[in-house]
Amino acid sequence: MYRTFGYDGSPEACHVKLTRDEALHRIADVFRRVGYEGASLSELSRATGLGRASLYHHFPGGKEEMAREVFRWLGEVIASEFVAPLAASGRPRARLERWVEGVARIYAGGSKSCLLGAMVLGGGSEIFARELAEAFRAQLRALERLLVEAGANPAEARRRAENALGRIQGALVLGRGLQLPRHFRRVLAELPDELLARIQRPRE
Amino acid sequence: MYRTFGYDGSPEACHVKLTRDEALHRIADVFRRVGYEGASLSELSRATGLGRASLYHHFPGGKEEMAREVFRWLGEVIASEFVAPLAASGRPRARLERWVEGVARIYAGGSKSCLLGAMVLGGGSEIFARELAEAFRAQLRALERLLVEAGANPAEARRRAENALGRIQGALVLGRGLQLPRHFRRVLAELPDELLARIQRPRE
DNA sequence: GTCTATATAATGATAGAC
DNA sequence: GTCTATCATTATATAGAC
Repeated sequence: MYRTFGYDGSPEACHVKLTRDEALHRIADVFRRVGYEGASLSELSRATGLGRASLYHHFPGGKEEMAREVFRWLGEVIASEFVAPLAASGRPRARLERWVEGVARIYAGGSKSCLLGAMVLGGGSEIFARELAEAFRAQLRALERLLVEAGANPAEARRRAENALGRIQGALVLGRGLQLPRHFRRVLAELPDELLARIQRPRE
Repeated sequence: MYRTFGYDGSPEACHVKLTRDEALHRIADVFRRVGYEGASLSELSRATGLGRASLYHHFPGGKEEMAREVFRWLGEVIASEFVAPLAASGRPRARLERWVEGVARIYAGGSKSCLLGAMVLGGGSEIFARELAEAFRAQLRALERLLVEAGANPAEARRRAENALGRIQGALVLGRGLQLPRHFRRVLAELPDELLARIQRPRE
């Protein structure tokens, strides 16, 4: 996978290798910015540096296949960046704090909106209903397990896990709508306390 | 403003009057469903029953002008459906409950996503940054005032008001992503308690 | 105030040269 | 593996008849 720079005519710098993951990352970034419907092949071409025809070489199914590959890649990101810290060993609070750090890093402190949210509200929710639901559920399960481990009953754990994911999504929307990134940072900082309030085992 | 029905040839039923507000309501519905980028003139034409050329007659500025008019209309909806119940007379809790009922009605119990959220995440956040921020701020101000009246200090009122709007946005995204409308209903039902917890004046 | 017709551009997608 | 060239389709936008 190569990326062509039109502004550089020198033979050795004319092409730069681009791994599939890097390309997918750039494609995901476009979907995140403008939603599935709003993403045009021209924009995806510009973002990757690959011509439209080259994109079809790598993703014969066009935009829909690109989005599916993005969801596959996103599944790995969620597993390694969100689920793994929650499922790690250590005290629940410490794991939640590491999770929150990852969330802040992935969303660039609130300045990047969520790919899932953009797909939900940007026209992809009919086509990718299954993928979207599974991406949210993977995070829900990990949060639920941690909260049960911290002493919550299953129903309360589920309730709090849903609330936490909803708060993150809402903070990204509201923070971007108000153009106040600090809103997202505040919500995130308060999440561990909120999730563990009045359910921690006395012995911990 | 007339709407033409292609399936009815009888002269008297051929045209049905469509007020500007009804047309704007249908246009807003398209933006809400697919975002600003995702909304095409053809779809807006279908939704209103007006030909593309007729849409340009009423909105010479095209899609952008339609969106601006939608924001103007939305400002009135926010004022009458969200701000007015919060600013009415009566006990804070009763006003919050009427507000929550209005929110549930407007979003059809969670099955309709928020126009503001769709514009934020659907590609319109650069063009309509000012309109989006003001729409959120109008609701924030009304919530803040009620909470101060209920005994909260200004900083805490602001914090809780932001949280409430964020929770609504997040619940709409998450509920739609998970395809679980009950999530939105639960969050909404818990909002009044959450907003007033530990700040109500003893004498009330 | 709506319609048909049209102009122009951008879209998704494919074929074939290199 | 990328490119240019091309296709049909759809998009935004306008002109003018009724």
